[in-house]
Amino acid sequence: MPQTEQDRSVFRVIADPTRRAILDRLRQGPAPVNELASAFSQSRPAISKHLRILRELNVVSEQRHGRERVYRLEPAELKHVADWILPYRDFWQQSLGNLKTYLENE
Amino acid sequence: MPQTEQDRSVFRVIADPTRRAILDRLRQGPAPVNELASAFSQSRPAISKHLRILRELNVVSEQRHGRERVYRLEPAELKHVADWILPYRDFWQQSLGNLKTYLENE
DNA sequence: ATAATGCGTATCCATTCGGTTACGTATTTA
DNA sequence: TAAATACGTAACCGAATGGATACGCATTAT
Repeated sequence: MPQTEQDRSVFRVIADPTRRAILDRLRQGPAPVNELASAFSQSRPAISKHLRILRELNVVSEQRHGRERVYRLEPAELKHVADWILPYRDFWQQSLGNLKTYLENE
Repeated sequence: MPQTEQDRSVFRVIADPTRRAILDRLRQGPAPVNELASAFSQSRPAISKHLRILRELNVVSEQRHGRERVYRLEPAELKHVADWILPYRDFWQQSLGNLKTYLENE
């Protein structure tokens, strides 16, 4: 029981490529654990640990269906990443010579 | 030179809050190391290590001015983050829409 | 010439991370 | 009822992370 829960932000969550791949997969629709795990060479408990981290940061949700647990994308928290990256967008757009076409709003 | 050469992606780089704060500061313009370090309670060598990581991933560049080293934002690599997060944008907009619909039907 | 400044590097350390295997528990199937 | 399935958790491990202190090396100031 690791109750030394640190300030694990959503930035920390998406730092791991396996977790990003899980999220990418869930973008196509909910999936049970075995289906998610079958896409990786890691063990299933390793995927369970990743799913726990994703769950604890509310990036995914879990719904029990019999003995399966179906995971679903909950991307609201990812908005913090988009909000953070947004101001930098102007920098590389400026280098391309674009006008500041602001389509994004809060 | 002990190179801890892993697949350190830009996602890994922005996982640390200190590094994100450094980048946020550099968005206002280039700055020497001491000015960057003065904003944090950490030691200056700690900031130097963060700057090295940012440098090695080409998120910042260094220019020597006498005995100062001026760091500048090079945000091109950050575009990978924006590209990754972009498809999720539709999802949280849809989620908010679903919530609104749900509330209206109650 | 000597001291002070600016900054990187080396080394060390505690903690966290991401993986494994072993095992427990609930649910479905035979 | 017994076995198989789906999944989480516990315990453990090596490696990476992020911090500190000590030190070295240019460059500037005195």
